[in-house]
Amino acid sequence: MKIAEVSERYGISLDTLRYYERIGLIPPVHRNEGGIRDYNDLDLRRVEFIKCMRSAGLSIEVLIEYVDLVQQGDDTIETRKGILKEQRELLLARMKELQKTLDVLDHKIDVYENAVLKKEKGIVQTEEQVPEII
Amino acid sequence: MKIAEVSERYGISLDTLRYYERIGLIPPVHRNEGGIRDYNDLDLRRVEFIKCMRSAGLSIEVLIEYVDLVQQGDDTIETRKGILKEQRELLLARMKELQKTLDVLDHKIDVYENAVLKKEKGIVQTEEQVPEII
DNA sequence: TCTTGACTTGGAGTCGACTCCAGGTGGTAC
DNA sequence: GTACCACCTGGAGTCGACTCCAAGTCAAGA
Repeated sequence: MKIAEVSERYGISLDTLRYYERIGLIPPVHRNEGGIRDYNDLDLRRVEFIKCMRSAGLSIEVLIEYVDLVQQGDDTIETRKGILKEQRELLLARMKELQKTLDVLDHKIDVYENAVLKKEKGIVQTEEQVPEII
Repeated sequence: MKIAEVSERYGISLDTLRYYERIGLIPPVHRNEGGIRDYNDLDLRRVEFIKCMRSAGLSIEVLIEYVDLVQQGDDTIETRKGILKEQRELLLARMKELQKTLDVLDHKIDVYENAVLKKEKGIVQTEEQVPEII
């Protein structure tokens, strides 16, 4: 599969795909005789994995480290597992923050709904009565 | 409350606090006679709100827009509500992505645990048998 | 044969979000 | 009164992650 199709399939720009390979985030992709990238199954799985991890905010730095370890073979399995576990914890923490923010947003939206309702009914509210609105 | 204490309390650097004010992400903070920032209650609530929103990845651009609308008064309540609802949807989408990545990480960690177990028992595995390991 | 279009490379540019710096002020402790 | 410290400002620098560009190669179609 050529780069344009990969780009299309995963929603990653051509430049980004090449950039990822250049910096070692994706190991060298299989090429045809003409030197044109021809992604095979493994290449595609790598792209998909990286896309997934990046979408959750894992840093390129840590992903390069992980990919490097994979290339080094089975001796690095313990280290890799450690990295994944560490990133899992970070991810959980991030999810908690998002949840907290979601709660705040929900509350604020709720306050706004009420504010609009009362305004329609002609009820005047002061900042004192709507202290949530910042 | 002076800037150093605010920085300490919310874990935001002095530079970032001043930067936020400079770009209008936080409205001008109350100052004492000497021109020194002296955060009052409302200022603090604004800082906390921004910190919360930023921690979930809301862009500075959209937050500035929101803060501006707040400064303009009650006529902008509908618009503000719209922004919050939009950001809420984005947040939900982001949370789903994080959850998906968490699932993938959990699965991979599980595969690694098994790989380690089998290695300890001396069972040899080929890439074919552990296709998840990228 | 010539053009078109998809690909290649190395390197430079951009963008969001800070972060740092130099030079200056003002208040307190010795 | 001077040393120190926390603060101030405008502007420049940095960092992560792309994104764009120029110049070149190659294969297919008019």
